[in-house]
Amino acid sequence: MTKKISNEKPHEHLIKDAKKLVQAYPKVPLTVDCVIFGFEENKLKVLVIKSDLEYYQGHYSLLGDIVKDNEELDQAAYRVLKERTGMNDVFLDQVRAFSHPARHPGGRVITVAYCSLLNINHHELKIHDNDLNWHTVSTLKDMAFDHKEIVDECYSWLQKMIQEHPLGFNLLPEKFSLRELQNLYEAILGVSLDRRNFRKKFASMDLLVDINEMEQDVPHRPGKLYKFNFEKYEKNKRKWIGIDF
Amino acid sequence: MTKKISNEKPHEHLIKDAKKLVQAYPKVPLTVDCVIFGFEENKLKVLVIKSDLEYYQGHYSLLGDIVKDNEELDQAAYRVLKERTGMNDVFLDQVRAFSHPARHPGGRVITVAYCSLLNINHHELKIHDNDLNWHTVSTLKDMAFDHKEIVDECYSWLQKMIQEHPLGFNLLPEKFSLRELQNLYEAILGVSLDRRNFRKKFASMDLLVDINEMEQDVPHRPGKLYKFNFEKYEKNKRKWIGIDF
DNA sequence: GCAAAAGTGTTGTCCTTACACCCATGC
DNA sequence: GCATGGGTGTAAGGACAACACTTTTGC
Repeated sequence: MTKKISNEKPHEHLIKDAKKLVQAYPKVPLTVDCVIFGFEENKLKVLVIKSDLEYYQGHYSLLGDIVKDNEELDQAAYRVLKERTGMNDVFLDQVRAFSHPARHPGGRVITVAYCSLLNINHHELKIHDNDLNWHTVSTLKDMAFDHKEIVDECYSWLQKMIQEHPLGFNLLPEKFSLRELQNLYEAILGVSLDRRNFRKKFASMDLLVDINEMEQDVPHRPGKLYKFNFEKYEKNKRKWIGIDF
Repeated sequence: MTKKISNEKPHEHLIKDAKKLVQAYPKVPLTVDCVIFGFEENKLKVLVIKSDLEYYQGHYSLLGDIVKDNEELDQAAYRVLKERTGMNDVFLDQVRAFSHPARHPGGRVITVAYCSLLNINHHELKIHDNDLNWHTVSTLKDMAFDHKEIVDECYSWLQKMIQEHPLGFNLLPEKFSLRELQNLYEAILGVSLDRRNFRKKFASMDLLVDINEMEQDVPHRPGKLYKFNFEKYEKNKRKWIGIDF
């Protein structure tokens, strides 16, 4: 756009044929890659699949796909998520584009990374081909392409995000105990938090609904279960300041 | 990537020819657009240029260009910045990609927005063709393409960014008074701040160097001039928590 | 009764906010 | 001397961090 700056008078050679202009543009293959975080066994996990490129045989890669003609990037990311996990209508956010010319062994491919959080137990993986599985984030290595870099960046993004917005709830079951919530924050942020202060913090935010149920089948005193008050959060989103620890 | 999930045994049809695979991918034209913010007359401004598309005759657009073959997105953005302002080695950050299929009248073009802050007086615009000029952000309208949306998003990004990192300094001359600094923050955040508290805040951050000079030619008591301590900031970047008002 | 985690309050410290007066300079 | 902004301190309130004991349940 506005590509050539003339050194003559302005408005003398406006481009009339926008289509022709665009057709002359160089084109690049474009993909989306989804970094889908989950939480299980007190560990942050990410959905990975064995690469189907011989070049990366045995290495894990992210779930990704080509962006189709006339498909929005967001759409493409939602499509990948739906196709691979059966889930729609979840949180999904663009993180950034990765464009290193040599990031794909088959030639230049630019990818846009998307981040998503979901509850592992809420959706069983239907397809296990290519070893699709939840991999602990902290032990990931040797990924295909630049996918490790993408995961790292998305992880940083997630750490920042859950302190500014209560997105962590997307990783938990509908009903959860305060301990589960705290475990989640501790695992993602890599810190340990004072239990009493943690509970006070969330109590004062007034985003938890006490549903008058207790944990079942735990080998210790059961805790109360809560739901997240999505409605209230949506209402006050604009005024939202953040969660500090 | 990892496009097709087979429903047969894994590892049976790994893709051998990565190049062929990529060549079969659909391709899209890709551009970068730079949202270059400046600060002048106590107003936040953005660098715009008249669109050279007849379709958008008279409308302003951002500075943008095609991403060249084998050019990284960051590189492309730096190139645009250099070509249009003569400036290199300034702060520049990717904000996000915009991909609406109808965002360009000539067909599908995906663009990646970059944000940059620079000191208006430090670099005179060398080329004034197509009415290249600094436009007050608050009075922008009727921009070409989806550029208004891009500017809006970058403005939000900037508001957030200058509260987390002392990037505002990039908008000021090397030497500046505390009042100038405060004006900058007030203009960008759209709030008014208590002068004493503002000064205390920055004093406690210890990022300003008193250079023992005073303002000249001001119609009132001159204030002290400061420089920003870039070195110190870079050192402590990792521990950086933020600037809250 | 023992292990394991749930649940609960107080205090000190620090940070943030609100607020008013005198000072230096240009005109 | 008057207008304009520069420069400074303090007190109150709110948020955060540190900290220990009792309760409930499963085994």
